Amino acid sequence: MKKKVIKNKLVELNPNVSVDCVIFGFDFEKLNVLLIDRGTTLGIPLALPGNLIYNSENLDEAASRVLEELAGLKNIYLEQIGAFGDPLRITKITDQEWLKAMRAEPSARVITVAYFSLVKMSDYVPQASSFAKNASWVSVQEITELAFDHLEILNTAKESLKQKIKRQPIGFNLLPEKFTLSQLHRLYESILEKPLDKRNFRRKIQKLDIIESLKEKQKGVPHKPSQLFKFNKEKYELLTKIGFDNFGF
Amino acid sequence: MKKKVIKNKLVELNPNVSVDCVIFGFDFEKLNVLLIDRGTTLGIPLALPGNLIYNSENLDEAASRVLEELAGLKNIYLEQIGAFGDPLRITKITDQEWLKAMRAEPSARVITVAYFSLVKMSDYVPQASSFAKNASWVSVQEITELAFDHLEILNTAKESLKQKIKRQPIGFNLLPEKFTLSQLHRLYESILEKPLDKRNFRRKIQKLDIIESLKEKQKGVPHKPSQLFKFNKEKYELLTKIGFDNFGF
DNA sequence: TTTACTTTGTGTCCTTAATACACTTTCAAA
DNA sequence: TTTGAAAGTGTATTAAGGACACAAAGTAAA
Repeated sequence: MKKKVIKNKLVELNPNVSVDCVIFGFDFEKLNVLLIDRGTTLGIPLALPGNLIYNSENLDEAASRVLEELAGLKNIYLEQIGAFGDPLRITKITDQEWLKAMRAEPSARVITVAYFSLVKMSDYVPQASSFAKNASWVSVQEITELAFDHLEILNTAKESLKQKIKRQPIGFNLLPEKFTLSQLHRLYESILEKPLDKRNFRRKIQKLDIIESLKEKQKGVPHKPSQLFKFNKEKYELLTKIGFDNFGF
Repeated sequence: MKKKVIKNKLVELNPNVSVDCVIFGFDFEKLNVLLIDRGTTLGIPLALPGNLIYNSENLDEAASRVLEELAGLKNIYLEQIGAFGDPLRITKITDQEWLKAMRAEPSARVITVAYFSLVKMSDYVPQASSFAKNASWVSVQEITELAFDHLEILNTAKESLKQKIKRQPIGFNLLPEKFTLSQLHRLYESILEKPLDKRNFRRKIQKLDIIESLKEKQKGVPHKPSQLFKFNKEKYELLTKIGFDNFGF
């Protein structure tokens, strides 16, 4: 079993359990996912960032660590979407070769615990990052193949996000502090993968009473400038305590 | 690593991954969960049925196997609710002792994948079963302590069931073929842990158009006999294809 | 056989939420 | 000054949710 010393503490990798993260980002047009390019040669499918867990950490901690190690992201919205572990999930030859190169026990049966996370895309610009230069944002719609069973995980993550956004305003994690209603509107349409009526959308969001308009407008746009808004965390937390089920989309 | 031969095939237990099942049953009054009594002496907390997985099976198969081995239940509604794996979850002394007695590697870090399942209580009568004589139904409301982190798992399962029943009529798995609207009504109230108006409940259920009234009534009851109904699977599956989100409770 | 008891089964009104839909305003750039 | 492009706004209709009370049908006991 591979051992490693971190901060003067002996920690042990668990060869049977990994975490994988579906990291969503929104570029004001569409949803994107941060993927890892594992190879130099062409045609090797991209992979979700992930790794084996240490025996000393819990699953959420492992996911946070992976987020930080592979993308330099800290304090990010994270949500478990479930465990995946078909013993036959390692069928692609490129995946087997990659495991041989990377893992101490490449043939071990691994089950993976999947998470999705939501980040502001501006927080992670791959080119400028010193971490994982081999990571990049890919439009969700364009993904047709991934390593291992990562496509299945991605699809589960998308579905999970769809359900979750109907009940909690977690979408704000994908937007900068200041945003316009149109951006929020496009975000919801991207996640739910269906058009939403502009006026009805605005009415619903405003009724929730969790955004505040700033005394500030967009500048330099070649059209009517939009009012800027910010998310009101206090009102949201109050709402959450009372309990709300129906976000109504 | 413990090895075992089943059907002429060498299979290997994975010391790091287990499955645990929250098996729900409904006695026409309240929700119950099937729990395992692990000890002869008093005061040892009950546990969810569960066990380590074999490397040759996937997670759903492992859960089905546990259901069959520990309760003799086959072809049961099963749904994964997530992975649990705090390294500190084995803190109770009774749990540590039990592991020493039961496991080849009692101190291994184990993460467990939890499932909930729905069964007709009549399908499993603990006293009459040759399996697991130490299993019994316990009212969900009365459970205040469980082994390991099983209480946390139970609470997650309850929440998961609450959410799920709002979107899909999975409750029918808890009822016999023929049932009355009052029984269905009490089932929903038990799961959602809140009273539902009788007339509004009936209206909603009837509008869904997934139950059919049988030409048969309750007999021998000391009050007005109730109409019996059955679930219409075809209509449900049609509905599911079209996609329905809102079960409206 | 009458009465008491228990649960079933039913309809309406009111309020709230969902949906469909089109034109004017404001800015930058040409 | 004109053009292009997105922002911002209101109403009417339909569907769903929630509150509410009493007669009917059976058994059991007097």
